[in-house]
Amino acid sequence: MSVSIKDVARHAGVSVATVSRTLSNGPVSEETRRRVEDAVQATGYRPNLSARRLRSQHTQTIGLVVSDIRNPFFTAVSRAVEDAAYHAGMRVILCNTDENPDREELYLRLMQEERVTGLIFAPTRTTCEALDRFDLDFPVVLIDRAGPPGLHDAVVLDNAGASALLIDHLAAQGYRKIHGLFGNTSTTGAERHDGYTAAMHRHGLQPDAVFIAPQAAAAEAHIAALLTTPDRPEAVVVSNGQLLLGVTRALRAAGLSMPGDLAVAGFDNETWTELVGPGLTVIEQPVQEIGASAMTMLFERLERQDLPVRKIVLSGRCIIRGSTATRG
Amino acid sequence: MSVSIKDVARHAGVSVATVSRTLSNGPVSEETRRRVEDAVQATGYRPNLSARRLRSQHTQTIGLVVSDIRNPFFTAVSRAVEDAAYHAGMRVILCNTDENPDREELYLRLMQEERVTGLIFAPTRTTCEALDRFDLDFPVVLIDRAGPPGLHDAVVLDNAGASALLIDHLAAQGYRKIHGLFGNTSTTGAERHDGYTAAMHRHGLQPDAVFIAPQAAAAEAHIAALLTTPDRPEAVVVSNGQLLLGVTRALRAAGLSMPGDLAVAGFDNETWTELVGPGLTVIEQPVQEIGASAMTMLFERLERQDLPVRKIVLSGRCIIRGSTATRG
DNA sequence: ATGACGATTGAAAACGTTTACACAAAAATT
DNA sequence: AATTTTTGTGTAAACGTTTTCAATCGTCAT
Repeated sequence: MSVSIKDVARHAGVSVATVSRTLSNGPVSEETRRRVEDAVQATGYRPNLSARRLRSQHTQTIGLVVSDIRNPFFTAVSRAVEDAAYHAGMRVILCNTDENPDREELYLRLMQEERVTGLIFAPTRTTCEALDRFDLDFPVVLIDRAGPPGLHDAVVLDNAGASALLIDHLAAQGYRKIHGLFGNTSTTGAERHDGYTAAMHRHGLQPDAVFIAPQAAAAEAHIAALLTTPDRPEAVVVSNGQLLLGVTRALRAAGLSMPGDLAVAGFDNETWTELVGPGLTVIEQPVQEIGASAMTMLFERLERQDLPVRKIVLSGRCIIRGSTATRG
Repeated sequence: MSVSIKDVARHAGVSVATVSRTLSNGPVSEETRRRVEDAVQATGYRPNLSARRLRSQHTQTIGLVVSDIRNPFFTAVSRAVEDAAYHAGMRVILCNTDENPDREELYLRLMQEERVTGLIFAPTRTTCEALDRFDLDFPVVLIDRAGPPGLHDAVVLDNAGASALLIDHLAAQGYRKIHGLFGNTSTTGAERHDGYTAAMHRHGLQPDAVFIAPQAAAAEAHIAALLTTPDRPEAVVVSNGQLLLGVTRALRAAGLSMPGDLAVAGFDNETWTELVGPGLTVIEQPVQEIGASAMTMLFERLERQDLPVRKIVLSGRCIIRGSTATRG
């Protein structure tokens, strides 16, 4: 079987306590420290983290529950979270919920069983509202989607503001009929929709938006249909990368071009948005910072349970590209 | 503090052993089973996985060590691995090495301390060769990059074969001067290079390849320089998605088009490859299957330690798009 | 009635750590 | 020199489970 701290102790001729102390930089004489370190080398000892966690009651583990790691937004956030975690000597347990409340519940329970130190969570609307039902005994930081205010720490984008940036830009470029396409499963879509509506009104324009499933295929079908209508919009704004993908595909399939046939702008500065057609005008989310802030927020909460509930709102950056060039 | 099995036992008026048996579907009377289940409900008990793992000596944990989760290839593979793992009641520990051997070593040690049940690993060339130095006491399945044959189970792409598909296609389209660009950190790049060279020879063509760091910027710089040389190649083949990205950027920056100025083909069917210019001809890797196979392979190995070492070689699919249209 | 047997149960010993406590020896203070 | 303090160490008790072992209680065949 695996070599334990006892074997090291025997090999070094000291007690297990001394070995433990040596490993945790406790008070030991220079002499024994060397003896123990030699013994560790000789035996190839590796501490057993399960035992350590059990005894110390510190799991040094943080949970990360997102909808789908394949979504580039969450990929980037995860990477930031993991970097911060490993840097702080913690592990990460990652779970994909696919926006399915049942799986969210399942994984929340798992987090309890793992006795995670803290949780970073991007919940669906459903679970978000019922989050206190679970009375979790570790702090939670919500990302991307915030729940009812004042209940949990959160790091989110200024969604309404970002939408406004896009509308302002489109309006300045001379577009009037701007269609909106928003995801219907998260609070994010709703907020971006609200920002869109407000900005449209501010410019004296008539909002015209729909909510659809946040998948490329849905957007593609929707846009394909839209393009055949008598008075098609001049521009379209969409609320995430998947929808943006659908729109791009629809235009391509129809052999139409941006911005001539339809101007396009949306959320998520994915790799490809700079490469397709004249380049897509998008909101770049500070993905790395979202992950990092969530972690520091979590750590601060762990240090001081009594901190007031905070919500960090980060701004998106509008990257202007050819897909919204002046209507000509 | 957290509620333990003792509390449940007290609440149900039975011994802890009985509670444990109830939870693991052991032999208990219908009567006590109900009593225990009620007690679990009432107390809100959740088993402590650290304790369970320590006592049972089964961590139900698999390690997944890849270079960077942000690489879409690994994102997809990870998702497949995680699905399989959670389906089998196991959790996953994910680590990003950034192709850095020091971090690989660090994480391999971590895996030992976690006492993982098994490991799925995409190693750099360096670590790959020195893998037995670590004498890990759990089975390892290599993915993407195979080590020296016969030492570890592995799931890889038929890299040489896939390269050949690309060259055959380009040759058939009339291209003669086909430049090759390959990543220099993994065995994958080397294998794809070998396939390229062999295929070129088979067609009576002169190979002309270089190895570079597998980052977009490197490829972009290289291609930018290449484009100014007196006799520039007619086509270029590159060994992964990052390089493909660099090539695309370089052409775009120079205002050149595919395939007119340069035909392009490469590995990894990332989202954007269908959308840029006339579409990029690429090798699609069976990403989902790579992850899934790795897991079943690992499970089979766990059941039978004495199984012969196996290497699953999957074929890539060549997706032909406009970037390699007939030279004309 | 007797013994054997199956079904349930509890007591207690692990699993590999950390840590409270006690204690000796050495060093520092009076 | 007598005391206090510091320093280093070992013993043993946790942490929350699972699992071995033995014990109890019916039931059933003899």
